[in-house]
Amino acid sequence: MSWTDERVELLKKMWSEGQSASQIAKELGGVTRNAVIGKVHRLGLSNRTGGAAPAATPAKPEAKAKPAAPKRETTEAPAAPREEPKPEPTAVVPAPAPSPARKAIIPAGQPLPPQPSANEISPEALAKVSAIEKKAKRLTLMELTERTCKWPVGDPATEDFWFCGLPVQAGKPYCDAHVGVAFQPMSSRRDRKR
DNA sequence: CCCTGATTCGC
DNA sequence: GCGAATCAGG
Repeated sequence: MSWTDERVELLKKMWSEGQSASQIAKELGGVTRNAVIGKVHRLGLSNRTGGAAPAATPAKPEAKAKPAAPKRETTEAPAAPREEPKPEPTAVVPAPAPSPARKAIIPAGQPLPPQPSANEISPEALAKVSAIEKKAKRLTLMELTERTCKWPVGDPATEDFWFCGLPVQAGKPYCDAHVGVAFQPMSSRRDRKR
């Protein structure tokens, strides 16, 4: 595969959107994340400008295998024009004003994935869940990957919210225990006289 | 272990 | 210019 205008364009777009190199590579197809990163650098857009600047990689002047690099520290030439840090264009967290008097009126921005409160799920399964919740990795939304359990725990409007994060069961979005409560067999889902 | 981006260097 | 290999880190 080669870097056609279209592919480069998509690359730029996704990169500026904050997509990871591997995601971009996956989307493009026919390239590895290394290829994407290499291209990104060649394009000179290593720094994700245009949005928030997490500054994950500030600078690594470290030279490990540099053959000959005449460096002159005394030259303070580049006055890097820092972009005015825009405060998160897309805020995911509503930032609730903690009012001790009232609570729970926080508008939950995101629809909650299946939270089968106290359904008629196998008691064992439930026990299993509450058991593993103690061992959960308590990941944040950003830390979720394709193989981390995406089971949400707690109230998104409070500090007490996190994702299970345990290794998922092959293919499933949840870990073993959460798969147990997430996917109920038709049979046991009989309509209880509601 | 999973993942991330950064860098080097032969092609 | 390209990207695999490697590095450095979370």
